[in-house]
Amino acid sequence: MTATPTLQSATADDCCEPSIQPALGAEDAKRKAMVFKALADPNRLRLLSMVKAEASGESCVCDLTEPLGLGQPTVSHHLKILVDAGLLHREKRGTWAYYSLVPGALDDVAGMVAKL
Amino acid sequence: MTATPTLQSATADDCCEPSIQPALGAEDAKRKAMVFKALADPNRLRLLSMVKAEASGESCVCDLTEPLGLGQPTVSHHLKILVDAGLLHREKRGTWAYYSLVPGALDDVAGMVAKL
DNA sequence: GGCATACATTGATGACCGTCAATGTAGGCG
DNA sequence: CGCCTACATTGACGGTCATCAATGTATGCC
Repeated sequence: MTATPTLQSATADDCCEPSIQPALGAEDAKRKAMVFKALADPNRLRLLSMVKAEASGESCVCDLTEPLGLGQPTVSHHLKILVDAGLLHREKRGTWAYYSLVPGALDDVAGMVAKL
Repeated sequence: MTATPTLQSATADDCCEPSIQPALGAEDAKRKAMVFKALADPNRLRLLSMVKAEASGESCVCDLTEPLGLGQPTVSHHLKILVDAGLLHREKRGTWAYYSLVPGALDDVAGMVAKL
């Protein structure tokens, strides 16, 4: 509920700078820092990695809790942060909640880093 | 002085996985999270951007202080974090300290994100 | 309906972070 | 030598974060 970083929409006001960027506005910086903040925790990185490594492409919370050695509320909290950052997708089926990688989200972040 | 994330050496024990990664160890996650934590601040992102945008490839602290609207000690503090993360290089010439991008560091981080 | 399961939310607590004022250090210059 | 400049370091303060215990919500099953 905090405006959702939108991630893949880039800036939308400047669209095709060739290679040279003038600098980085305060607002752009704030929005991009939000994504990096979501990645700035070891357990969240492991969560992303575990979801990505799953053959089915999705994982439920119960499968993610014990490998991390964290409580269930803490895992739910981290997953929510990753969803809010636009990196994970949440789908509830029955009693379970399945989390999956948002397609292309990691590549978008990678491009964000390289072009800064 | 905190072990220096080393960044560009990848993992050094696995070198050329094609595409599938098993998961992410607790230690790997901690080390990578350290780099993202350095990027998880708007002012540090702007600092990186400003250093990168400089035609000479380097900037001194005095040039970076006022565009950010931050005090000089704060800017020095942020620059130190970026240096410790392996993203910036510091070279002292005379009274001035010149900061420049570590070559390939951002690309390494980008690869880190894409391959997670 | 009643109970068990899977997950989210709340509240509290201890740790960490960003910022600044004050001070320290070191090089340049008269 | 003495002073100024550029930068780093220290200490303190307010805010944010990660974690857990307890509780709430909703679905499935008997």
